[in-house]
This record gives sequence, C-alpha cells and structure tokens, in this order.
Amino acid sequence: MNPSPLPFEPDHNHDRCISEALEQARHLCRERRQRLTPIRELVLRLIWQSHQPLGAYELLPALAEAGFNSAPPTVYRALEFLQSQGLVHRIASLNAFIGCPHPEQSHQGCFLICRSCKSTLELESQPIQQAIRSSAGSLGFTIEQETVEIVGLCPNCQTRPQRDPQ
Amino acid sequence: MNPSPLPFEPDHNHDRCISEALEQARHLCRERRQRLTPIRELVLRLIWQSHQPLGAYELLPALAEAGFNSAPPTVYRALEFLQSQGLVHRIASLNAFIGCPHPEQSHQGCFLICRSCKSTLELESQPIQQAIRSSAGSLGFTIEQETVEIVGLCPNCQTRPQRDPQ
DNA sequence: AATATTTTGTTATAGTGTAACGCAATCTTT
DNA sequence: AAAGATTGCGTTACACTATAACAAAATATT
Repeated sequence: MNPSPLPFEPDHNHDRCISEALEQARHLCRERRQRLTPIRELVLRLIWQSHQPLGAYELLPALAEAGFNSAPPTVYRALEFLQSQGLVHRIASLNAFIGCPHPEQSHQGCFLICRSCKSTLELESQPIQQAIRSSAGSLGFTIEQETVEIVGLCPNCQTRPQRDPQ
Repeated sequence: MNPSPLPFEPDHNHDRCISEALEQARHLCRERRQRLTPIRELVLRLIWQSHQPLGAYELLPALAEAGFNSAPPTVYRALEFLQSQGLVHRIASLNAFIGCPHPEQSHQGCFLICRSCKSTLELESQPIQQAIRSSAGSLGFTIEQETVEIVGLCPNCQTRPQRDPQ
C-alpha cells in the first residue's frame, strides 16, 4: 500500500488518499477564511472517491441520499467554490471534475486521461509549461488560462484493456 | 493586405482567406472521394467567415436563411463530417468550432484564444508537441488525442482591450 | 432501371449549465 | 446578545449543447 497515489497505479491506499485530501482542504480553507460547508466537503469527498473525472449530474444522487437538496445549482455552486480554491479542476473535454492533488497554490493542470479506465493523472510538467509560455510569449500573447488534456491509454489498459483500476 | 492570415492580425484579406480555405476543402474532398455537399460547404464557409470559434447553434439561423433545414442534427452532422476531414476543429473549452488552416494532414491543434476579441490562432508548435509526447511517453501513456487551448489576451487587445479585429 | 448507400428532414429527448428570487445561516458590529 | 450585513442554500424555471431514432430524399453502384 502506498501512502499517496502513484501514476496510474490502481493499488494505492485510496481511503487514506481521500482523507488526506479532505484534511488538506479543511486546512487550506481555515487558513484562507473560506467556509468548507458540509455540502462543499461532501462534493469534494465524492469527487475524490471516484479518482475519475465526475460529471456534475453524477453527484446529485449522492447529495440527495445525504439529505441535501439535489438540484443542479447546488452542486454547481459547490464545484465553483472548490474550483475557486484550487481543490478541483474541470476537465473541459469531458465536462467533468477531478480532485487536485496539490491545491496549495493556484496552477494550471495538465491531464493525462485514460480513454479505457478513465483514470486521470495531473502532471506538473515544466517542459510543457515552458513550451507553452515560450510559444505564446513569442507571439505577444498573454496567458490567463491553460487547458491541456491528453486522452489516450494508460499503461495498465494497454495490456489489459478491459480492466478498471478503481 | 496579406494573402493569408497572420497571427492576431486583423487586417488581412479575409475574403481571399475564406475562398482559399473553401477551394482547398473542395480539392481535398475530391481527392478523398468525400462529398462536400452544399450544407457542408455552407457550414464551412460560415465558420471561416467568423474567424472566431462559432457555436453550433450560431450556425442555425444562417442555414435557415439559405433555405436549408435548421434543426440541430443538420449542423452537427455537417460539423462531424468537417471534423472527420480535418477541415474544422472543435474548441472544447468554448463548445465551439473553428476552421483549420492546414487540413491536408490530420493533426492535433494547439490554440491561442483571445478572451477579449475571441480571435483564435492555431499553432504548430513542435516544442509543445515534443514536451507532451515526452511527458506521456515517460509514464508509459499512449496519446490518442490532445486538447491544448490557451486563453488569454492577444497583442491587440492588451493595448486596445475593446477592439474586435473581425 | 433496380438496388444499395449516403445524406438530409424531422421529432423528440438527453445532457450540461445558469438566472433569479427568497429564505436561512453565518459573520460583523455594536 | 441584538441588529444589520453578508454569504450560502432551496427552489423554479430556463438556456445552451448535443444526440437517438426513424422516414424521406438524393446520390452512387450494379
């Protein structure tokens, strides 16, 4: 069992991985004087539990089960808050959301998304960042937001295409 | 007047730029034995006319004006065909479509999108491609599809934020 | 001309996301 | 602790994006 998730590694200790993410979220929000309300924390936990990008509407049933209102605005508000705090990212090409493993400083994610098992890995790739900045800079373009989403097959699914690591 | 569009340059000869794109599309489709029907050609022309990413539903009124059916499936079918031929790209972060300036070979675009005037430039950046391939490769990830969309401010809009180059 | 294939028309519906308003909970100031 | 201000939530309604399914028309093939 690993203490934290490895790239495309299905067998890490996911319970611990979730609770660490939640603890960090609580800590960051306390520090920033932001309110991690029960709904927001639940949405964050649900997203972490999946480890796959999760659509907004997939969250609604769980919210209803927990006794909350489960109309779309409820979950979108929670997601908006979590995004504003860097706790989740939105994957534009999937219309879905995923937990951010290092929310302590605002950043632009770069995602590797497995088409087969949907596992998604957030990279911190200096070379990619650098190449993008350099290209934009040479054209006089000022970057405000980056969307880098790579879809393909993770190592597991190249040899065992049907398996779902979660 | 320039014969072809320059990066974020509002004053190129856009009529010529459109007609060249259409001529190339006709040529490619003839070569590939694919049918560039009136609807498909009209959709392609409308997209090129805008030079900004265009939503599917923004195309419908023009289709109706031209006497075609203007229900969503009509335009989505045309867009699907044009994408399959590499003639247009979809911008995931905008739910919109834009003409491809070099459709002769299938490729993954990298887009610089101005938040203010919406001008969008497709890059062929070897360093970015290389960095992405290298990152993915070192993790054993096989790339199938890349989404790279950079939103920010183009040179024109950094000094004249209100101007619309189109 | 007959048949097969592709494209389009049409209706309906699924999926994603937001506006707007009022109430409730929390925070701030006194 | 009370009053007022701010923030978050419940609720309804709706806008925007995209596709399924089937029939009719147009085109290609034999």
